[in-house]
Amino acid sequence: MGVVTLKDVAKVAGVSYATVSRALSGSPEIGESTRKRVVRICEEMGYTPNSVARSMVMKRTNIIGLIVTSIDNPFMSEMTAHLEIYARKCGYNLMVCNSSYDLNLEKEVFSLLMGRKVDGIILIPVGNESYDSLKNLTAQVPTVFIGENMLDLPENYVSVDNTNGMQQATEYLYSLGHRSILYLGAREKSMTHQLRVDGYLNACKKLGIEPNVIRNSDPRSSFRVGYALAKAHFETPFSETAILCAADTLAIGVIQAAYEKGIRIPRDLSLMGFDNISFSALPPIDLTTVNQPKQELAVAALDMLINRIKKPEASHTKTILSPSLVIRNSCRAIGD
Amino acid sequence: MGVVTLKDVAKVAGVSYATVSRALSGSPEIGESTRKRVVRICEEMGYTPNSVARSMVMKRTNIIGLIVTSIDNPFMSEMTAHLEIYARKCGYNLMVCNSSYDLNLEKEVFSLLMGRKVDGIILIPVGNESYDSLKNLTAQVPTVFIGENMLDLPENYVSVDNTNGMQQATEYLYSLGHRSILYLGAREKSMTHQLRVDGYLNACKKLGIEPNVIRNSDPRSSFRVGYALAKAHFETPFSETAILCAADTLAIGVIQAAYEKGIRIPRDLSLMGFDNISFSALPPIDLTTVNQPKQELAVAALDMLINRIKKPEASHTKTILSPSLVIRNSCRAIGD
DNA sequence: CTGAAAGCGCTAACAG
DNA sequence: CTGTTAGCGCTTTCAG
Repeated sequence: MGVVTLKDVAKVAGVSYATVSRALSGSPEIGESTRKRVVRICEEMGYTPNSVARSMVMKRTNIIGLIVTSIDNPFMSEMTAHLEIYARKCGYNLMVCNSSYDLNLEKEVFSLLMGRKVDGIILIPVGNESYDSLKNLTAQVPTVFIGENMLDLPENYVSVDNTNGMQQATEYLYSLGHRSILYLGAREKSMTHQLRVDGYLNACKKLGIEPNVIRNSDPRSSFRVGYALAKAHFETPFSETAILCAADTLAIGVIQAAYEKGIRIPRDLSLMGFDNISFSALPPIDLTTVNQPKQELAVAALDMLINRIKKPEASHTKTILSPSLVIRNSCRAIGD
Repeated sequence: MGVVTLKDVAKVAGVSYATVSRALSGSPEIGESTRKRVVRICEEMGYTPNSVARSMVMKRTNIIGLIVTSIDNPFMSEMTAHLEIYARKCGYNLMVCNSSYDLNLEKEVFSLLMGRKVDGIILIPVGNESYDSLKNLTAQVPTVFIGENMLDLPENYVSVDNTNGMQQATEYLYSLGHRSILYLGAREKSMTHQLRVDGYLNACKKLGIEPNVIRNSDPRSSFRVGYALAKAHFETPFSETAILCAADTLAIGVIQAAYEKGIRIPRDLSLMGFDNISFSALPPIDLTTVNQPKQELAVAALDMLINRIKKPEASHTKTILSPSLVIRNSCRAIGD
């Protein structure tokens, strides 16, 4: 183990260990010659500063806690990749926990991260109940929510404009001639999902078409759920010419159900998703969707968090980025 | 911030702070009545122990560093999910870093994690050069390699039997009547990939068929790479009836290239992968592949690491799990 | 410019 | 059974 400590270095260098500390921290109050000599000796001895000890006295760990519902969900893992890389660039490391779509577990890992004295927490929450569940805790450590809107709540968050995104999606389908569009996967306990449905409903109203929503009582938007919902729907005859899904993962599940039923996409049925996960671009999937700018979300969340770490008393801020249509080949134009 | 410390609690409880510490750590040398009273007061005051301070004195952080090439690769993110959940169950948290397929970065984050005094490191290495690059560091902190075989090297690792897996795959294709099988994606600087190709070559020899290997000079096995290699291959007429890919992600890239070329899978061409990532099960992909038991790998790696943390002087151990064929619908039987 | 010394919050001897 | 005390390795006053 790297048992070389400041003291050891100091002894060898023949200076006090405060001097070594100063040499390494780039303090101005030290002679250039001593600094160089000390730094050289540190290297020779293979000294690496002990972050734990430093954290102890600085009352700052430079660790950011990241809580995601499930790291193996493509949207989450793409976000995590961006977050980790940018965080490191900013001098932070990421401690990652899965909440596994469980409010209690979410709270538990939140506390755990607090006990670890992380400087801040980025949270992709389980759902809108997370706010109530966590509000005593979020008051105690800088926290930024990603994705789940906390619209009128005193929390920091970044997200895309979900309503606008779904509105764009609906209008796009309409522009292709679709008049009967099914919305699939509205999650009950998620403000994000509420806002997405709203976008769909708004557009329907504006365009004068009849809305039709299949809700999702599961806390997650997985392939499996999309598959199950679509399968049930396909059991009986249906008249929709397009399905708009609340998430790409759901849409991919729909593809599966459609495939089994012999329904061809886009020939027999048009399909859209939301998120633009990387798999949606693959030709066998080739899903038209609404893009969430993941890297921008990650950067915005981290900037917001770091800002708040530096000024804990600042008031809450919200950043809403614009989603954009990504047109691929899962939708076709139909005659009137 | 949770500024309540042991001292504060001790003051309120009217005991020394060592007593509070004992009450919480479940020490036997304390009266049941005092313990109860102290614990109650801790709760009332909202005291949470400071892990950093504890780490400082215990010389143990209960943090495990995880270095992956890229967390948004499906294989990695599935592994990470399993690792995080099991680690937490064992009392550890995960600090995750991407090496971004870069040996220097890999070394850099490794040092960084050491400075953080993580108790151990789990590493999905960039390639076989990682061993040399890191050997001075791995000697200083318990480390377990996942995936990349360190066959004759003094390191701890867990992996599947890659050679056997590819042998099974090749034999399966042979059993379907394939006699001209292309192996796609052998990565130069990876022992794992070397072992996989070996499995293919062994099988070819044994079965008396001519091997044919397309190598991959890129450090990663991504969709993009699979697509590019296949596209180049499809440019000119080819006689293979099956392609065996070094990874599922490569195979999915091949699907894309085949699709663009009008080559139907499995009708015109059979295709196999390796890893069994979750996407491979989706009907539009529906890839026959070789399963890596990810959860078992994660558990084995963590058990091995924890074991080594407890007995740092123990000799190196290696665990090799068995891969298994997962038959889906990307391969068809052909006549002789 | 450099050294001495205090102390971050906690655990673990060592006394009582 | 409980209190006292000495650090863990580092940063940071405060003196010199």
